[in-house]
Amino acid sequence: MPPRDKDAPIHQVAPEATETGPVDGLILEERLGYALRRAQLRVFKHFDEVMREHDIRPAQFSALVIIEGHPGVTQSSLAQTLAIDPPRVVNLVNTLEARGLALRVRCKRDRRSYGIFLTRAGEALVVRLKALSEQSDLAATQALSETERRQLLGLLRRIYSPQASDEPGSNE
Amino acid sequence: MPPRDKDAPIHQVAPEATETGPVDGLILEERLGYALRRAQLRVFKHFDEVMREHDIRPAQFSALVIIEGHPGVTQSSLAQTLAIDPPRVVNLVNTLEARGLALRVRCKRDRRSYGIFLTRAGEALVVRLKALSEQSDLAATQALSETERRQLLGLLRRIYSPQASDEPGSNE
DNA sequence: TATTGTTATACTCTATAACTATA
DNA sequence: TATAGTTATAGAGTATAACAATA
Repeated sequence: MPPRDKDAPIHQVAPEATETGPVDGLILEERLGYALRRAQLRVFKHFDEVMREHDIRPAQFSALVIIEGHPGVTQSSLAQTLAIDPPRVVNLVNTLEARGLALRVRCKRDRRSYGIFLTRAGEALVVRLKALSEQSDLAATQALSETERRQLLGLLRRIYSPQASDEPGSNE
Repeated sequence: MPPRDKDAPIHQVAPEATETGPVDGLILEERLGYALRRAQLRVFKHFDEVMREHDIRPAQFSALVIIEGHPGVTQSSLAQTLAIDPPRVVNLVNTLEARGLALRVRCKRDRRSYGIFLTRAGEALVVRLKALSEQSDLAATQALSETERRQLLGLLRRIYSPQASDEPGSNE
């Protein structure tokens, strides 16, 4: 396409490279989405490092914890809880089942659905993973005090579930 | 590998589906990574809605704001600032250039690199986008007061740039 | 007819290696 | 040889439509 009139550069500044190293993003750092993404990348990096030896991804960890807390949970229930789509749950459970960590049991009442259970290996692993993930959280938030960490969790929770923000035990 | 002994299900609970609706993830909600991801999804959803009419993605917005604040910034500098890889910057700038929002100017001193500048159209758009993104942030954090919002930004900043957490002008 | 799970597909995001042109 | 940018490619993650079995 031919260049248009509006494509002309702004010559208030000499048309020359001015910055060769990292620059500041002060205006950007006032944006919540930017700050959330950067913080999440940092926390997930720690998580990945800690989970590498077990080859566990964030979604797999979440699924294992949910299944542990709710033995016999159905796939559609998992999908709703993890806020992911049914096809992803299929793949997720396939992986866990192939690795001998979880298994599907046909539901007798409603033979369309399965109950998902942890195997003994899955039970043992999730205990270890929970400890590791706690470690990873602490490592990623070394700069924060325990009070600030809980403050942060509370604020985040009020963003992603605005209506359920007054949970018991969260006023310290 | 052949199925192992540990693959056997745990029969402390009847092997039957138990949960058909969404379940709670209380243990999960204590995890920072989980809370960050859920909050980010929520905030990005608002961002997408607000930016849809301009067809602007988060990374494009960030790039436009950085270029506006640093006319003539190089691509490698952009990559460092946005914490993304050089190949992504190429694609990013290609898109912005194709849409007539930014353009590359060959650097005379070092003819390997470009300075990136906004066009007049880009200048006009970024002003509008900054206002929209502020709107979107407010909509996504209706549950928070202005004080809490700034508190959250401060905590997030201390996670993703732990050493630069004592910036000027952040004590109000 | 509606729902659970599944398959297939595609599109975005992200990371890596290898190339070019300059230095 | 080192660096800035580019190309090609592949792997995740995510979303949608369409299908099978069951209700």
